Order: sequence, then structure tokens, then C-alpha cells
Amino acid sequence: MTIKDVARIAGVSVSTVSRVLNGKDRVNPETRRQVLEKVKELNYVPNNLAVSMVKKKTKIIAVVVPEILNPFYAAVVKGTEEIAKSRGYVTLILLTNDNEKEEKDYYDGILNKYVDGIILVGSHKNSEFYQSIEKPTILVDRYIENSGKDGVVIDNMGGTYQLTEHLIENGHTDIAIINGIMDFNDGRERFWGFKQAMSMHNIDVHEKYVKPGNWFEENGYQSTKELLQSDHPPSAILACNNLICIGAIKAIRDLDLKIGEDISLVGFDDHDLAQFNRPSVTVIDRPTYEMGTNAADMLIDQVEANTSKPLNPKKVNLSVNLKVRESVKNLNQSKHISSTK
Amino acid sequence: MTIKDVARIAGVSVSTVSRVLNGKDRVNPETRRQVLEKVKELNYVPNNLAVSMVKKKTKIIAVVVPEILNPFYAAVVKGTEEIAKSRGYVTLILLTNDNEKEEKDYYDGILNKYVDGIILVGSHKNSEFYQSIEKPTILVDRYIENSGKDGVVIDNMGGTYQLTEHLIENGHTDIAIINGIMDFNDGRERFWGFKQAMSMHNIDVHEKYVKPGNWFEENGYQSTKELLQSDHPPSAILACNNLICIGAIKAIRDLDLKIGEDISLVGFDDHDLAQFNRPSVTVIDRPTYEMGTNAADMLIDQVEANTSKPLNPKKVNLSVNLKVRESVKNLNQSKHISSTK
DNA sequence: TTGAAAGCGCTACCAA
DNA sequence: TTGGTAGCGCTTTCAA
Repeated sequence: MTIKDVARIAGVSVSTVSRVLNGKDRVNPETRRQVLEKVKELNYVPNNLAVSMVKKKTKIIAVVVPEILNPFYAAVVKGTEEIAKSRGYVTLILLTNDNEKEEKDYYDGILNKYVDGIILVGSHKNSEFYQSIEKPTILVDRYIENSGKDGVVIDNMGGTYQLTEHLIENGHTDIAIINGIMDFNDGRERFWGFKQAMSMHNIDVHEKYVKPGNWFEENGYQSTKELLQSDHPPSAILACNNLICIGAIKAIRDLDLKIGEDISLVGFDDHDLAQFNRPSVTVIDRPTYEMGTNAADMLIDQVEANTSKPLNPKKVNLSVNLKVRESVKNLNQSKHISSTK
Repeated sequence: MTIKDVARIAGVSVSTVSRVLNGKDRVNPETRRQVLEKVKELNYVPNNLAVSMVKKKTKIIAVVVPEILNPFYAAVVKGTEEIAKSRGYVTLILLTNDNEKEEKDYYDGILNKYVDGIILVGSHKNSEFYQSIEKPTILVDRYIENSGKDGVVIDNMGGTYQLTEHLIENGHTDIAIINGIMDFNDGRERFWGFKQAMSMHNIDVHEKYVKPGNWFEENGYQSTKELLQSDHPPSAILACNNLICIGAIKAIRDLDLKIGEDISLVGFDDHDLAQFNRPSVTVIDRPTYEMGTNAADMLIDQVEANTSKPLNPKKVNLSVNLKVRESVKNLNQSKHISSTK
């Protein structure tokens, strides 16, 4: 069943059928009615492949993330898919496992296949790679300067700043930070936010309390153990993402210490365990779903405006949200701070 | 940059370029070398849209799931994507929110757009709907009889059977079950597994210990409370999925009771909390990732064999795995059963 | 308002 | 072994 068949059966030309289907040109109302009738009758649906070929637009966008089992990325995908759907697009999903090579291959192969645009949580560090992407692209979470692309990120610095200040307000000065890799803006900015807050309050950052590493649970677990088993353990730990925080919670439990009593803990990113644990853990919550929806809207705007390279790349910075719970001991009065949420 | 340009610059015909690129027909080695050289030089990549149009194959498969934030579905998506990728396909993701109408709309619109086949965790109950899908389709998790489609499911009955028997072996007879909706095979089979195990051991199922409901946490929470606050509370609870189990854990904690002491608990589906909780919770673990990989392989086999409708639809039943932990009290000797994992 | 026909970029058949 | 060419199913001029 092609447009030709419809035309033949309806007794009009192919062009006419095309016209009534696209509704742009004017067609005699009576002709239109008849054509529409046949279309319905024959259950005709245009072949999108052919349409795409002519229009050079596929109505497909790609979302490229390192991993889908991580709820953070899943939320980005969800946000993307829902906006895409509502605007008539579908979503291709690509998992890179944070493998630069794999990601690169996508661009040479898959991505210039079909898609109108790309939402990308990238694994590449150098801006040249991003510059070489021809299609409209929105960078999510990780932003690369001089990439020439728009981005949607969160206020990493503000997040750790708030977390650190919250600890300081509760009388903590011996604050340790367990961070992930600093290759991207996220790790770097989170560390800066911490340093900034410390310096604003004239508190020294002890070298031994700074634990860079990676974003995984094992790092959180090991670093916490080292910290707590050292000669002069900190009074509080700032875990820079959800997995590190989970590792920290487990380490503290395994050492038979009590969160909010023996050691205070705050984390970047909210997660089930932070809520479920007793005492619950104070965290910075970030709008992950909204990162997806924002990125998708920006992307589709670009696609439909035919602006593959924004003249002035812009970075949308979504604000984060401190969720005070029960994991910080108030040293000022030597008792727990009251929880708000 | 089209195949025409390459042909012109290489001084050969379009057909020849096509031949060397597809590598099926034989081409003079020297010609091939020259063409390949130009292809590389010009950085030419074929337009897949055009290829798809001619070949009537897009190398795109769709995975349709109710929700992506649920780790179970995320694992299915991950399994699908990885197999697809390794076999040269890409994956379109569609979220239905378990909304039948939304799902239906996909078939009328999006899905006959492009895709070669579909992996489907369906929301529809009636087999006619599935019969009407023209493309190769694999049903995952939920299987509908007479749908005419192949399926990949898990051994639901075996799962609850093992769970129940485990309780019985530990001396429990007052066993309650909190189940989800019974509209699909999953809820029904899980209930049957429970009944079967009880009857095999000649234990009566008390009406008041059977709690059907839905698959959400709230149901687990409320039902557990009702059960435990009743006149004659059960000694053990079987939670039929991850969310119900989480609800149960929270309810038990809120009632200040201790799992494995005051009340035994087992769950269908493994999840973070079941592992993290102390005592940890005995569960049935199911191979979710493998459901995705199996389904994707079956689907692509069908696509490449051009068999949109299998003559003898088959259902692949993946076995599940009891993970004994610490949440079941041994009533036989009135102390905890030792944990294995 | 309608129809004819060119063309989107490619594959595959038929001839040479 | 190669080249010419007819489509794939559609949109979009251009003329009528």
C-alpha cells in the first residue's frame, strides 16, 4: 500500500494525495474529503523512510549515556524520551560504558545514520571530538568548553558548597572529601565548591582529608575506611556522588560506627539508601529528569530551526537542592541538628 | 558527498562503488583498491536512509518498556542494546508508562516507522492486539497466550515455589503472600507457585493471609501493616516483587519489629535494599539482563530470517535463583538459619 | 486546483 | 568485471 495505490484508487494524482496528507498546499475541499476517505479505508500510512529521504529529517534523536542501570542516567533518558515523544520524535538509545572508543565509533557509524540530533553525556575529554560532530548536539551533565555545543548541567560547585557550609554551620572543621576523577567539570567543580566554602570560612583543608579517586562504590568504601582508621580521623565526610556515598555508609557500618554520632556524612546526589538508612543521610538532590527534558527541548528547537552549530553556545545551569536529614551531628551544642525533610 | 561523487572522482560507475562497498559481487582488486582509497580520502559514508529504503531493512529494533527507572526494565534495555549493537543494530526506546492507549498509538505511528522488529514488555491483555503487530516481535516478561509471538519469560511459579518451600523447611506454616495484580501471567503464576508449594506440604492457605493488590511499594507497606497488626499475624511474609518487598521492610521497621526474629520475610526479585538491610533479605533473583540479551538475539534471528510470524511460537523460560540470606527464622530449632550468600 | 515529472541516494538487475 | 538504469515511496517544483 503506497501513495500511488491511494492515488489510483481515489482517482487523483500522487501529488494531490501528498498535498492533502501534508495539508500545506490548498486542495479542493471535496477532493480532500474523498482522498481522506480512501486513506482511512485503505488504512494507509506513509512510509517514513521515503519521507525522511526527501525531507532530510528523520524525527529521531539519539541519547548517548554511559550506563542505563545508574538511575541518574535512566532519569535523563526518561526526560528525553518523554519530551521527544510529545514533540513527535522517537529516541534512539546508545550505551557507551564510558568507553571513548565505543563512543567514537558511534559517530562514524550509527549516529550519522538517521538521527536529527544528539543528547550526549560524553566520555571524551577533548573539545575537538565534539567540534567534529555535525549534527545538533546538547551536552548533558559533563560540559566541555570550546566544544561549540550547548549544554545542560547542574550547579556542581554550589552543591558541594552548600554541603560543606552545612557541615561548617554544625561546627565541623575536620572535613574530609571523597571525590571522583577530576577529568571532567563535575569532579573539578565539586572539589572547588568544597574548597571555596572552606576558604570562605577560613578553615584549612588538610591534605590527608582530600581523597580523589573514582566515582565507584569501592572508592567510597576504601577511602572511608582509611579516613576513619587514621590517627586523626575527620569529624565529617563529604561523599561526592551516590556510589561513593553508599560505599561510605557501608564502611561506617562495617566499622561499627554510627552515622550522625561518631561520624557525620553528607553526599552529592540523592539515592534510595540515603533515604532508607537510619539515620537518613543529608544530600544534595539534583534535577536529573529535568536535565533530560531541558536538553530534549533545546535539541529539538535547534533541529527545527536548522541550527546545527549555535553561534553562541550556551550552558544551562540547573540548580540543586539541599535535603537536610539526620546524618550531621551538631558540634556546636553537641547534639543532633533537627531534621527538616 | 554521495555515491555519485565518489564514482565520478574515482572514475568508475556508481554500480562499481556500490559493489566494492557491499563486497558481495566480485570486483577487480585494483579497481577495488582505488575506490576504497577515494572513499577514505573523501570520508564518504553511505546514507543509510537510502540503503534502508532499497533494502527494506533499517537495522533498528525497538524496545518497549513501561518504565526505565525500574532497574528491572533498565536491565532488559541494557541487554537488548548490547546484543543489538554487537549485531549491527541500534535500539529505539519507547516508554509506555503501562498505558495501553499510549502503547497502541506507538503501533499505529512510531513502530511501523523504521523498525525491523520489536521487543515488548506489553501492557495489553488481549491477544488480538499482539496478533495485529506485523513486525517480528518478542514478548518479554509478560507473555500472552495465542499472541502468535515468541516470548522470553522467567519461571515465576518456580520462584515463589522455592521461596515458599524455603519458609516451610524452616518450620513456617502461617505464611502470608502479598501479590500484585493478577491480570498477567506474572502475578498469576507467582500466586500458583505459592499455592502449589503449600498444598504439596499439606498446609492450608488462610484467606486472610492472601493479599492481592498492585506491584507498588505502598501496597507492600500497607498490607504488611495490616497483616502484622491483625489478631493472628503470620510468622512469615512472601513479597511478590521488589517494590512490595521494600514496602514490607519499611513497614516492619516502622512497627519496631525485627526481620528474621519477629517476622520472617522473603521476596521475589533482588534489589539493593534486600542486600543492604541488616539482616539481609532472602530473595529470588531473576536474570533480567539475560532476558534482554536472549530476546534481542531471538528477535534479530527472526528479522534476518524474514520470519515475521513464527509458525510455532515458543516461550523461553529462564530459571531463577534463590539467594538465601538472613531474613528467615528457623522455627524448627528456634534460631536463625545460617546464611549462605 | 491539479497533474507530470524530477529527484532524494542507493541497490540490483540486465547487458555489454 | 563493469556500466546503465529502473526503481524504492515520497515531496516539490513547474506547467497546465
